[in-house]
Amino acid sequence: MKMNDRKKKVLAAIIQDYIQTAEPVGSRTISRKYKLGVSPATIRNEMADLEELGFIEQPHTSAGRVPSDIGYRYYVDYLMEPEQLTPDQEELIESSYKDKSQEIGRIITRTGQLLSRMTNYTSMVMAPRREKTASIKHIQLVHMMPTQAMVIMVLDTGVVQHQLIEVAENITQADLEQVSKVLNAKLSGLNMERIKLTILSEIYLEMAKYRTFMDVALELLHEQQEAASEEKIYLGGLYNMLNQPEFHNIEKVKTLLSLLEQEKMLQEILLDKKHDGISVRIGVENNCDQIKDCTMVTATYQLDDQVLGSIGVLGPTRMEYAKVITIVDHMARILNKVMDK
Amino acid sequence: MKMNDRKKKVLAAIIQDYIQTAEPVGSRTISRKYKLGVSPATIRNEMADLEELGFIEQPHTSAGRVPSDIGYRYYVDYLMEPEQLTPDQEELIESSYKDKSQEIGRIITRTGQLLSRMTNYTSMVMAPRREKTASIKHIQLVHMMPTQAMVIMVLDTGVVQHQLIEVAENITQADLEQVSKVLNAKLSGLNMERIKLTILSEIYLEMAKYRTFMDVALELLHEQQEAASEEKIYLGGLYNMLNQPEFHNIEKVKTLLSLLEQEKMLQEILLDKKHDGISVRIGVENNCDQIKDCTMVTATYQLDDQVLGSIGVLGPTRMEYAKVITIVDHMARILNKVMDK
DNA sequence: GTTAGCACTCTTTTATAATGAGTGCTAAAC
DNA sequence: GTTTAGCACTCATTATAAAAGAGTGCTAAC
Repeated sequence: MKMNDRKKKVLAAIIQDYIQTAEPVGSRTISRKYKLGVSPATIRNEMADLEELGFIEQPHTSAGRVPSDIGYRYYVDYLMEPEQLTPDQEELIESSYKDKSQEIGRIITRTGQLLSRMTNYTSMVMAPRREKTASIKHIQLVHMMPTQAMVIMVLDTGVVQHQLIEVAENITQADLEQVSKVLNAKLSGLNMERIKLTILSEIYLEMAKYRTFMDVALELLHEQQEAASEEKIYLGGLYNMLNQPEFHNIEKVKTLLSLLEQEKMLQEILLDKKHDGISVRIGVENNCDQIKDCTMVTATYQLDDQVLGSIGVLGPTRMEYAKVITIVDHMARILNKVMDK
Repeated sequence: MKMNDRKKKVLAAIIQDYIQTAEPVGSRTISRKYKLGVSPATIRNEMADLEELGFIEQPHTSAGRVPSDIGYRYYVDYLMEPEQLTPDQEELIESSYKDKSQEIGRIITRTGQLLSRMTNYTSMVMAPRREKTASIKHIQLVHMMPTQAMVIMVLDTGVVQHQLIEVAENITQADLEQVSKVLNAKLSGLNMERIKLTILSEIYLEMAKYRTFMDVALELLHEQQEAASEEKIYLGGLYNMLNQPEFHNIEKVKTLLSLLEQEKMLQEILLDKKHDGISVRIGVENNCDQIKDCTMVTATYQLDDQVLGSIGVLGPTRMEYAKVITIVDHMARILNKVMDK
């Protein structure tokens, strides 16, 4: 059996109607609301075919049809008409980034808020991950208390990391300045890999006096590096999800929440994609049981061809695909632009 | 009417039973499970009195009794027996802080996780707020790209703030080092208030050359200061709440979530307290409609008598008070200790 | 190929009765 | 005077049955 033009129209109608109403849609509704110029009986025949093709299914004998994951997939790939952002939306976005703090955390938060507000689904935004290729721009040691100092490390990506460390009691700020100077001279411009392998011994030689201290500092820098690879993920608009009829069932909400509270899982999901650019994973296409009746629309943002992180929207499979895809795509572009600065 | 000994015992029994079962508790249950040595009829009489006193109420004529907010209050104030931490719990806490990163963000996260895990309710932990009295320990400017530099500010509280700023194209790292040096000399040890008022002009004189640049930098520092007063709040264990029977109703979950997604509100609630130390706000005692059938147990943590922030647990009014209060109290003490270092 | 007509299926709604937990009151027992 | 057994009463919950409604699939006619 092949998809003819009318089948496509019927499938599109079913999906659009179901997206709107969340109710199984019957032949009569199609024939009345979507002027295909044929009677319910004809629609019924087409529906039977579409069901055989796996695009729609029946919850029970006497109910209308509901799109299957495969049906949505077909819709997204072939039927859906891309949507333009409305002027209102354009403006909302514009005003959200104009004249505001450029601090990375805030940009992430704001992006997440916008995503969930505009789509009415849950948004996930991953903060830029520092790759191992990130290199050190500046290192600074600051004396805090008799036995404590702070190591501050600025990376070329604009990320700033810091860590308190214990130091010997007799160390002064002047000492630390000295160490800072040496570290900067030796390390700045290098990435973590290189530091680990080649530079350490060199520093040791030159810095015999501070050797123990250096040990601690470097180890911590490394640990920090490790730790920071657990990217923070901003989650927003959970509330929106509860307004979706599919989540009126507490069990659903529970399985969803149990997932969203595990940041590690989220990361995997958010990064589980083959290509750059936009990705739509419908229902079981997510390799994750807990969201097997959700759709995730994700996109990556990058700097100089290096993927920094990704943003996404999570909603029921019954999602306003055209709208959401447009929005996610647009927001990812914006992040690209912002990162470029 | 006065509370005699038996009334107290009956009230305690009702509350304990209700906390366990979440079902209205009847006279027979009390008489059987809690060996008060009297018949159901007698209990009924006492219950009628307790109801008149406002400590318990009846959902409907033929149901058992349910504690009122006032009843819980009486229980917490007079009846409840404080609980000890179990060795298991002690150990769990111990191992969570031992040998782990001392970075402030992680401590906050970990504390939140512990709180929700141990109590099975939702936890809220506020990161230390920098008060206006926080003073500058160190300022560092780092050149990033042709027209950008990063301002890094270390406060004596251990907080590190940073911000990218635009600079003139001809400025070099050497210039920035110079500026850093001056800024450090002038500003370190001072708090924001003092800087604002008296020091600026002084700097201007000395730094004529970099004046425009300084303008930007200082303004941003100040903006940063403002912005940072929106404390981050760690929220955890939302999932736990859905296991509580009172949240099997989606509407309840919605009102709760709508609150929890507004960080500003959370801050107010978390800080709305008269005294230091532990605070228990039961039901309507929270000045917040959205959690009028929840109880919040909060405590502050401080450094040198200055309140840095607060931690809390949010659950249904039917909360395991003895346990939760012990845990919150203990965790606050731990944070105090950690901050002291 | 299309469609009107109709019997059939299965969920949802509505109505009605049965069950049961728990109370308040009264009068007797302690 | 306090306690308790006994009992009628209330009201939510559960069970049962019937009715309504939505939608289909099939057949036969157009």
